[in-house]
Amino acid sequence: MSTAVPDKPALEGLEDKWRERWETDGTYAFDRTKTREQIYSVDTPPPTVSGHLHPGSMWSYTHTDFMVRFKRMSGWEVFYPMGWDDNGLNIERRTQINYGVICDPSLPYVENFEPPAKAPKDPIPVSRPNFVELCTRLVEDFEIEFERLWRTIGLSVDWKYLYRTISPDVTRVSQAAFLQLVDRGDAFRVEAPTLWDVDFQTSLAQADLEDREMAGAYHKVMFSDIAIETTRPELIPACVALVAHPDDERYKARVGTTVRSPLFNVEVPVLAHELAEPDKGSGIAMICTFGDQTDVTWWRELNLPVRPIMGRNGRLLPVEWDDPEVQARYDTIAGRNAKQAQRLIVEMLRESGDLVGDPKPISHAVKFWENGKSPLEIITTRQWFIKFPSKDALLKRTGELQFHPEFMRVRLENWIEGLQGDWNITRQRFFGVPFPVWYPLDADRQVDWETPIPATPDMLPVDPSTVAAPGYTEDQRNQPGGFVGDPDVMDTWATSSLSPEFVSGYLRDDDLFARVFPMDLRPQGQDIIRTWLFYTLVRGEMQFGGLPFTHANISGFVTDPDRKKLSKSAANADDSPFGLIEKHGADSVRYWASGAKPGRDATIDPNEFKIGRRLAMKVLNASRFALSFGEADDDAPVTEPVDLALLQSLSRTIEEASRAFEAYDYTTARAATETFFWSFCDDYLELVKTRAYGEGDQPASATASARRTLRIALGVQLRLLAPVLCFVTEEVWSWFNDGSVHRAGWPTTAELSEWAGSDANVLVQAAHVLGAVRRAKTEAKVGMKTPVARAVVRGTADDVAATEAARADLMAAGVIAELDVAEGEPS
RNA sequence: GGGCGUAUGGCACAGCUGGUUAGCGCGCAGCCUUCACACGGCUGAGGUCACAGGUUCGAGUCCUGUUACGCCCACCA
Repeated sequence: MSTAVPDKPALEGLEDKWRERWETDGTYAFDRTKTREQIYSVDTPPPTVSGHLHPGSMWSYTHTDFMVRFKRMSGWEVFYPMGWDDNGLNIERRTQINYGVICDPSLPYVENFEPPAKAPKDPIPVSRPNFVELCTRLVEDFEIEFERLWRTIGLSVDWKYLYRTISPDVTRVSQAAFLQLVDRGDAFRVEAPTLWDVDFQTSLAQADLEDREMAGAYHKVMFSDIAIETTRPELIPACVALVAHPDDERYKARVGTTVRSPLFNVEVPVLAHELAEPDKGSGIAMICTFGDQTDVTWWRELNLPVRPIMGRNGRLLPVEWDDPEVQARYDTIAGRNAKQAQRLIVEMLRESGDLVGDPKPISHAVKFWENGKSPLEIITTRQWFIKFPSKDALLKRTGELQFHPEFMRVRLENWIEGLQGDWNITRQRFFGVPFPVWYPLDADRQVDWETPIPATPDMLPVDPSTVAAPGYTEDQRNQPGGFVGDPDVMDTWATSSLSPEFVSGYLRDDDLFARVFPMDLRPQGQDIIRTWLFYTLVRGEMQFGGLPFTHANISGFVTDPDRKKLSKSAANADDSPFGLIEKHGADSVRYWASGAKPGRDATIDPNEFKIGRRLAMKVLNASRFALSFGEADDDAPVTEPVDLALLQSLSRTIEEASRAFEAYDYTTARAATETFFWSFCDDYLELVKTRAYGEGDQPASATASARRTLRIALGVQLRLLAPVLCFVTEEVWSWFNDGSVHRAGWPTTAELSEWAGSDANVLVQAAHVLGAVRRAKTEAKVGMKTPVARAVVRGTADDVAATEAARADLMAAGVIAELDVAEGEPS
């Protein structure tokens, strides 16, 4: 055992040193010869590479690292990979903003295209391959930064297992799983009303939506003699029916008759449906194709025709009308966006007298894409859908999953219960996993959408826009009797929902897969319960009929000191992850992160960083001190009551910290260890330092007992703190141990069983007496080293016994000449 | 509209299945000073546990209701 304790230990430089050592030593390398029951596997969230990471990400990823380090030390072989989610709408959005470009697939590829240094105001149209190149360049820059941050904060990832969701391997798995679903009929392509973002010109899924409270207005409009109220009068030309509740006496007689729409003079039926709410507006609604989700329901259930007017770009389509007067009216709104069209229609309604009174301003929730800037439209398009398993099946799986904290479960349940329809996985975008299918063209070059040609397994991964369909040659592309490739890409979640499968080697490495799947832990943010967590359960259910992991650890979010939720853009330089680490140190930042239990929110609190740093410093100094008394004899018996009491108390701390960690409560585990550590420094070290020095007339055995106890206690405490303060504990560990503290065993009470049953009260009482002596000195305004001629202790028989047991240590620590101990009332 | 979470000294939090004077840290006040640590040590002063009822011998801890903040879900014409 080598002891190499520095004279002036410092935190500076320590983190870089150990980061490099861990890398060269392969400290966190995954040993894949271990079997499933020896392995603890983590389905790490691949962060979306669409911007800088913010402190909240660092915070929650660190939580996972706490658990991972605990499990690793507890004897599990930990499979802890990292990944980047580098496809998806957010990345395209960021690419458009960063480089000032927009993708126009009709353009030809430009060799060596270089975007201007400063993004121009009007985006530059670029070809699809150019656009994808820019997306790739963007994510590569961010990925370098991401990896650097994870290494800097000390995540104990095995970087050999790094994956990217656009990599060929992942693309292959994603495409293969998709084709399996197609085979089984669980993925299908249909033409249906779809949620549509008019700016990004893509369809979306239910999970991509968010509500925004918007100003709007009820417009009371006459359909023949019936008044309806609508917030979207511009959709009157798309009206296909009116609908009232079947029990509504006001309209009962009218059901089955027809009315004529104002301005456009279209005859539409009056119908009845349960979903019409009598107390909303005038109690009768116009059904348009399509104004909102309810329209879709009515349209489907009442078998109504489609009268589409909304174009994919959010502008009204040209429509042909029989009546030239109507045509003239419509032509004034054709080509306009919804807002402009509304203004024009309202004017016309006012002129024609079909508008009753003035519009009534209201505030109502409108659906948006969560990153979009215009309200969503519902447009009929042809899309690939995945058929969800039944809600019952999904709720059953949810019930089997262990949530940390438990109350997050209900969020997933709520979401499942509110599901509508199937999962649209098609995006009319460019940077993503392509659908591995083609469609035949007939002699007139008409696409036969109904009989897609799937890729054969050996073709995967494949891009149907550059590779010919099986059985065809490239020169048949777009030719009569030839083929076309599927033009769309998959929803990014359609790929990342398979993360537990592809990190585990599904369809790639059967041996690995057998060792790590199903996984143990899914850590993730609460904001992606409805997406990542939900979709992953869906895929696990469809692919394997079971859970892809057993535990879900859901983190809260980080607010800035003003209690506002942090956003990527709002973070200022000082509060950037790197800024925080540079300022306070990685261990301090980790300490801060350890202060919030799973699922709980936290604030960026400079105070917490400070405390973390103080603790790290204290670990350095106290350890140096504890090791400074000379070599300890590993066989020296622990004999002194104060030493035995310390080990007893330490044993309880091990129990408490272990129990907390097992329950995914790293916060309580750290707090228990921290409390013990400070009393170790303040009381125990003070009590035994004289004895440990070998000063005074103590027997050699008493000195040996102290020295040995110090080393035992230090070794245990370093290991208890290692998951949180991974750098400083490693440094101190190296002073008197070989190997990494992170590969040392998690401390157990069994290690201390030799001294089990000791009286911990001795130390409690000694600290109590020492406190009283200190108080007296403080009140006398003298230093702590001032000698005390005589100290009097009165208490119960137990107190007396405990005090006597610590007598020599107390007298030394308090510099007490005479210690009078007896039973009696404390004064 | 339905649901979840949180409300404890100036700040940030702990208080498990209810049990003597409600804990910790920061901040604050006072003291100590270099023989581990000034990126320090010691001591101390701070709380009617959001509000109103109830159960109980006894409630911060259980029940009911209310309020505030945060969040999730909802077919929001």
